[in-house]
Amino acid sequence: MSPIERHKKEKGDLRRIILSAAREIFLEKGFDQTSMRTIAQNIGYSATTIYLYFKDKDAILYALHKDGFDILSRQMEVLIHVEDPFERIKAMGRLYLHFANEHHDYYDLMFVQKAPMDSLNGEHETWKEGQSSFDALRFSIQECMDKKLLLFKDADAGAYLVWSTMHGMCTLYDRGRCKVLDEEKRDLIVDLAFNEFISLLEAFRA
Amino acid sequence: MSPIERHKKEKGDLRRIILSAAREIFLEKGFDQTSMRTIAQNIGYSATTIYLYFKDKDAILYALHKDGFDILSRQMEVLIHVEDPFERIKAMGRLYLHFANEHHDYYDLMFVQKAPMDSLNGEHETWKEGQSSFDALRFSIQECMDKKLLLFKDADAGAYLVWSTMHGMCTLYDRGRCKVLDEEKRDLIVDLAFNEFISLLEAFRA
DNA sequence: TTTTTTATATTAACAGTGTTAATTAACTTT
DNA sequence: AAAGTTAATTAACACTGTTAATATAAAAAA
Repeated sequence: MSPIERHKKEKGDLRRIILSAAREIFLEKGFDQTSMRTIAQNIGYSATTIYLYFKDKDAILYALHKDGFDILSRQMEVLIHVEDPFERIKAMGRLYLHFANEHHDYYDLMFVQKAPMDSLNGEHETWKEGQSSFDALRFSIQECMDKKLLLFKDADAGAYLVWSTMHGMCTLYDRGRCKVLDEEKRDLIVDLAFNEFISLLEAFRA
Repeated sequence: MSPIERHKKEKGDLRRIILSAAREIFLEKGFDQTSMRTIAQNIGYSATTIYLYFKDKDAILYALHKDGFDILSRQMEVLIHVEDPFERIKAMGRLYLHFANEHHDYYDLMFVQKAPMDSLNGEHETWKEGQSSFDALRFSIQECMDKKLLLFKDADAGAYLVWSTMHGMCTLYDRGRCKVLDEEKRDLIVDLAFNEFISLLEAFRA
């Protein structure tokens, strides 16, 4: 299919075409190896055309990072049916770890890379994708606090703490810092540590 | 001072000269903005000369990441005088957070960036800098376990958990994910969350 | 229908990146 | 003095994100 045919056929929403191509390459070759030129070549356009639809590369990354949140949110949604807030938090944690392990390029964009965040640095811009995820966590933390299942003093701090722990486990592992552990222990350390964390939380009640 | 004079004067250990120049620029302009050419220009050599002393850029980053561990280790050393292992862990945690905040470019190299790790991927190469830091943490964790101050089942998992929590707090903050919090709370969230974590650990004893 | 305007896409170019190969300059050894 | 060795250099490759100027197509106005 020649570029011209392509244009005719899929005209109308080049922005989306760029995004889906970017996503495809991004997921296959990783974030660093995805250049503007490779994206452009893949959809039969020149590299500079992309700049008519996105301010810069960061803007694409920001748009893609939303995809990650879509996946994560959809997975998290089903957990509202878990009535016990503590069990819900446990499930959220496990799901978070699983997501990070499954979609670790998206995870990188969502929670590690600076680039997507820079794209919303219009001072008053808020990070609504991350916000709603965090709010969901904080809500469950607050519910645990109300029911004396967790003795946090501050719901924000508690939620941030739980999030940090999950995030830390994911990233230390992903960035190869597990080298400090015996080789046979490395692959299950996240599970082991998660279980220890749950034990820790379970001991933190009135 | 002309390049020639410079050569005469500091001859003998160009490797070290490269490193100290790299460190200087690195700490000033950050890791991403430090290119081979800027390092070279700074010491009056051509960029390719660096490749006579370092395999590639990652090798420089690996060498620099050691500096970070030197600083951190030296600071941690004094804590062996804290006799109560639980208090020692608390102090280690605080110090870790402080270090990450103070030297956050080094921290990036030590615990976030993939580059330095890739440089020791000669299969059987071990990460001795990180190892000894982790061992120190695990030792104190084990001591707490022995004294029933912490009910972890596995010292490695416990140490990894504590480390992860600290690391997670640092990196989420550093990478701008604090945007989910009220503006006035953002700057003290690490302290708040750390205190919650200590409370959590304190409740985890026999 | 022809001309003008507008939107879209392209080429050329800039200023950079890490890195390799070939080459020159300097110092040792024979 | 000639040959060999080491150290540093220049030139070049194949990239990167991005901007300005240019061409092409479609739509609107004449």
